[in-house]
Parts: sequence; structure tokens; C-alpha cells
Amino acid sequence: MKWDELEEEPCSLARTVAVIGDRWSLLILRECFLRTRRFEGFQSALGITRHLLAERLKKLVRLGVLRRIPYQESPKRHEYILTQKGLDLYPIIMSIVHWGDTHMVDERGRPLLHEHKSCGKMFDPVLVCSECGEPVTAKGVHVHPGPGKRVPRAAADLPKAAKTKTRSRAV
Amino acid sequence: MKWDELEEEPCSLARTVAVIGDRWSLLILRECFLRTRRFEGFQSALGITRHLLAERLKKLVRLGVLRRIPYQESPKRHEYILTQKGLDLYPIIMSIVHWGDTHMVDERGRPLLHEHKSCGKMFDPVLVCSECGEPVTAKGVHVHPGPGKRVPRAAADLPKAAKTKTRSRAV
DNA sequence: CTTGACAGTTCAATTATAGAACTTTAGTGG
DNA sequence: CCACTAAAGTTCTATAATTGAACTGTCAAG
Repeated sequence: MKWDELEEEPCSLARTVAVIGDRWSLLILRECFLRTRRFEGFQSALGITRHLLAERLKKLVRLGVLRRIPYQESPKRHEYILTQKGLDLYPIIMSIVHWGDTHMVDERGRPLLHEHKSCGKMFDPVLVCSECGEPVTAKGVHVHPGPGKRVPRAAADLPKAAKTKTRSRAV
Repeated sequence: MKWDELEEEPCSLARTVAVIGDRWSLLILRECFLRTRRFEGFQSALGITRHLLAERLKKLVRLGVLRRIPYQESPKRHEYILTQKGLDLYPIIMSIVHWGDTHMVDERGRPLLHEHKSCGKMFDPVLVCSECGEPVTAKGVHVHPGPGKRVPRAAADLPKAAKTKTRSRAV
């Protein structure tokens, strides 16, 4: 499967992985949330090669996650800022950071602590149900086919006999 | 930067990206949450090459995200199941799926809908503050250095004059 | 008129991934 | 006994992605 095919899959996870599922995109986006905006800033903060950084920034702009806006004329210079689509990635970033805080810290503890401005306390992010407000777990979720569901790649390609039975599943 | 170095970074996001930040790991984990457990199951559902699948499964086992347990003797066969560490990835997966549902769907709508068993309603996941229960946004969060904070790579490698000023930042 | 910053581009060398065939252990049907 | 199938990998070559380093173009300052 190529990256482009990934974008076409009838799966919201696969389509999002097509955007952020590589070694660098999430790190670049972390820097965006840390208020880095310029090429040199990303490059020196991350140690990414300039070649790849240019490529990834282009891709994120093409996908509508970043916007490239001029901040000076002569010589023309641009900076990269998060669009709303980009800002909406924050829950993903926070969930990732929280998992790292829980499972990947060394003896010395967390690299960063987060304060929720509106309540003033150090907090952890919790994923809850939009309807009842209770925390969401894998076992507590039942999945139904939606309008955008297609027969998955594997089942479509394989002979009829090989089709896997469908079942309610937790993603 | 190599994958191994990524694991060492004093950043919970980088360390988590070292685990799931490639083309396939998240898709394999999606299948795990969809109750796939066996080699052939992953392979036919994803279309990943067998070579890479074997490698990724090994990696996820080594990192403690999956456990490899025998389900029959002669011939010895094993299946892969999520550990608690793996189950804890669910908020990341759900956040990713939700972003895809919001920003990457075609005209036909979402591939899947999610029902929250305990309240019986179709829902979206919302990230809230563990302390006050209010939704978390990038702008509403203030970051403080934690005990595991080290001077970042870039600042440590560069001459003193080039050190970037520290600032409270939103990741 | 030389130096430096910024935002890239170019190119060779190294790694990773894709695609396909092959291996091992065992069960099944004839 | 023999061919065929299945699961779970392994091995191999070709192709694609990434790295590392140098190079380009525009302007400003000294």
C-alpha cells in the first residue's frame, strides 16, 4: 500500500495516518503547538534534514493542516501556522503525550506538566463521551457501519469464500 | 535522528512516536482493537507485507504493547493480544479516528459510528481536564517543565549564543 | 565587498519498504 | 503414501524514502 492509497481507505484512522503517520509530521506539529513558525526554527529544534522538512511542510500545507503566510517582502519569507484543521489535532497530540507520560517516562519523571488555565490545576487529559460525559474505554464502545462504509480492501480482493465475517468491533 | 534516539528524547511525544510513528503500527493496533489476533488475520486485513508485519509485531511485543501467547502446540502457533499498555492507546486511536471523521471524510460520510454502551448513544470523543471536567484546547493549556525535563537536543548541541529562549508552551 | 541569516534545493549514500517466492510443521482427502 | 492446504514466518531482490552534506539566491549590516 502506498501513502496515497492510504488516504482513500474507508477508514478514518487510515486517512489520518496518511497525514500524521510518519516519523516527522507529529514532531513538526508538536513544534507548531510550541509556537515555532519558521523553517529554521523547526530545523534547529528537531534536527530534521532540511530536505525532508521542506517536503513535510509542503505536504502539511497541501493537506490543509498548516497555512503558509508571508511575514516579510524582499526577501520573501513565509511562516507556517496551524489552520483550524491543524489546531483540531490537539487532542491527538495530548493523548500521545499522556500515553508517553504514563508508559515511557524514566526514573526522573515527566518532561512536562500541564496546567489547565481555566481551573488553574495540573491535569491529565481524559477522553469522555460527548453525550454522557463518562470516560470512554475500548470495551465500552460498540461500533456500527456508517454511511461512508465500504467493503474493506481485503474482502473486496479475495474470493467470495474467503470473505471474513463482519462483527461489531471497537474502533 | 534515528528511531532509537527518538526513544531517548526528553519528550513524551517523541517517545510515543518511536512506538507508533510509522506507516503500519497504528493500523496493526487498529486491527488489535478490532479483535484480530493472528498473523494471517493482520496480513489479509491490512495488505502489509509479511516481512514487515513480522518485524512490527516483534517490535510491539518488545515494547510491551502486545503479548505473544501460544494458542496451540504442534505446530506451535501464537497470537498477539493487547497488554494494558496497549489498551491504554485507545484514547489516541479514538482521537485519530475522530479527527479523520471530522476532516477527512468524503461526501458519503463516516465509515463507522460509535455507540457508548453505558449510555446507549452514538457519541464523539471529547478530551477533558481530569480536574475540572471541562474540554481541553491548545490555548487553554499552560506548560511547565517537569522533573524529567532536560535541556533539549538543539540547545545542548548548539553554541551558547544560539540557545533559544525558554517560554511556556502548549504541549 | 565580505559576511551572515533565512529558506530553501540538489545530489550521492544509506535504510526501509514492497513484492514475491520459499520454509517448516502438521492436518486432510484420496 | 502423496498431493494439497493452512499458519506463521524467513529470505531475496527491486524500488522508494531518508540522511548528510554541500550548494543557491536574496537581502541587510559592517
